Amino acid sequence: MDTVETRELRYFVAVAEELHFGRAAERLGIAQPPLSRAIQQLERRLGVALLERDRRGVSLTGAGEILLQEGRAALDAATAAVRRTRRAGDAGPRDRLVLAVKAGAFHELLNKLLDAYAAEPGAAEIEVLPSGMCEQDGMLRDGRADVALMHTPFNSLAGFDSVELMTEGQVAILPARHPLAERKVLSLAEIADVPDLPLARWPRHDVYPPGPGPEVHDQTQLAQLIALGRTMTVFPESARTWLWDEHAAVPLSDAPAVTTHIVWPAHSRSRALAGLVRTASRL
Amino acid sequence: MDTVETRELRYFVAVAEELHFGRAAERLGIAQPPLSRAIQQLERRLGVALLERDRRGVSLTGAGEILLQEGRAALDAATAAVRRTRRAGDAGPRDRLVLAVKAGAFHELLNKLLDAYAAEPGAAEIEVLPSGMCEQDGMLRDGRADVALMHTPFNSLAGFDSVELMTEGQVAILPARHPLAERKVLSLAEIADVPDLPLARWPRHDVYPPGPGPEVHDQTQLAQLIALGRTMTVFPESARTWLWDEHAAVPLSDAPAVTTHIVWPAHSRSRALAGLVRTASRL
DNA sequence: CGCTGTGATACTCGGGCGGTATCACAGCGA
DNA sequence: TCGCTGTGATACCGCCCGAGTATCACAGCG
Repeated sequence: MDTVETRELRYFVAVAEELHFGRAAERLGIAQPPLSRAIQQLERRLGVALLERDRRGVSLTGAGEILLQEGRAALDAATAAVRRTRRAGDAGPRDRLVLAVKAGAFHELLNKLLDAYAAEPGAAEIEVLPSGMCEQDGMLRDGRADVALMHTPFNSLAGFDSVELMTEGQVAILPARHPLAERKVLSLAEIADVPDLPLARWPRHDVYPPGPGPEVHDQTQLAQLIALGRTMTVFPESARTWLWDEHAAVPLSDAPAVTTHIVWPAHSRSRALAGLVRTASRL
Repeated sequence: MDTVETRELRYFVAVAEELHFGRAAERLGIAQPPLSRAIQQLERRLGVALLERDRRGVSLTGAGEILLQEGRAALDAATAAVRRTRRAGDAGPRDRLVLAVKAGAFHELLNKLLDAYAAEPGAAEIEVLPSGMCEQDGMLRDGRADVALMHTPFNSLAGFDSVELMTEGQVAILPARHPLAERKVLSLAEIADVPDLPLARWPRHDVYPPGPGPEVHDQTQLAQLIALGRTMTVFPESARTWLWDEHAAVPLSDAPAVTTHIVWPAHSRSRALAGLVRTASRL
């Protein structure tokens, strides 16, 4: 008997995240007592203490930490199974693939890819799913997407298969009227601490890094703030395609190069996916 | 409601593998009727047909194929969660890591690694788990192991993180009395079709490739058959350490190089694992 | 036309999951 | 010191769902 029901995992993960039985129960839509019992039962079945309950609060044991990590992965795998199965069934005769793309990025590459792939015989239907800045990995893991375009070093490719598509330098994007916009080239050091142009901050997994710059969560927001002269940012060169008149792009001499990959779950074996990857790697 | 219980996945996978409700039910230790109902219910909940039942047999639909694949991955993830949690709890104060190793391979590398790691301050206890020839990936996936040593191109690193440890050439291992054993070097073409020394065949995922050679499933068996002059095989150079007097190793001029990696599940974040990997990559 | 083997259906039963009410206990302020 | 509050655990109960048995419906086959 070395398995768990996903219900038990959902319950445990909720408690482990909230560190509070009452709130966890509310989040799960059940009452607190059954939740307490379910966790006790799980601990008995595993033969391991998962939670440290001293009055005034709950904390995770070492084993609990592991189960939180592994349980999340297992829950993602289960919901991925459901989503991908539904997709395969609904699709009708033609296959369908969901491609997760950082919203607003990859314009030209994406256009070329979609055009080239659509021309292939027996091509599947591609649904483009715009995602937040760093969420493509989660989308692949829980089945919202089948394949993604990702930028390293921003995204981690850990746990996926991938093929490299292109590499490009990075540019600083700043207000056209700002003095720095006149420069032919800049270094990271030069833009790190400009008092009137603090770097914009993106959320990573829903948490913003610390810093003085404004918090932005999509590209339009960012474009506007730059146009208003309030902030600046660093982007791959291909971002030039969406710049406004009020924007200027200045090459960075020492920023790390950004590589674009096409990425998919390693166990995936569909014909449609293989075709898309083949097309992409020929671009 | 986009999730499934692992029970449902177990049931479906059993049916999908057996393609027969009766046998699947027997394998699951339940009666056939509840199994039929469970599958129907699952199909209703997913809103998708998974099985094609025409009298005289069952076959998978496209969606069923996907669910088989994804379901297996999810089940592996769930049992991995249980195994690793139990391990973390049983361990007591000291961490424990299970290292999967191809039985009989990696002798020197493994010794060096274990010695070096044991010398580290705060080192975890390492349990070495001998595995079959190509099963390390499964062991990592379902939690029987936490980390593994693997040979490319024999194993696929798909879905894992890894660090390269060493690269070596390959040698043909044959009976010392055989004429070919006198040669200083051989090519793959020369050993492919030696009538009296057909290449031994290893099972890959429990299925043997076709061919004239004997089927072997462990190294001792193989060593014996070679010593008896019945077969030959191709191995990384480091295999020389376990050769018998009756064996001869002849370098291969054109065999692909073999690289040894240390490999672990991408989501794993334990301190003990990080230490082991650091030690390994410094060797 | 029975016989065999398949999966589906009908019905019953029991365990488990979830609900409500309550307890036990620690912290805390009047 | 004594409630009061907030925590998780316990007691008890009802009901649904999962599992079992018996049976059906149907296709292939001698």
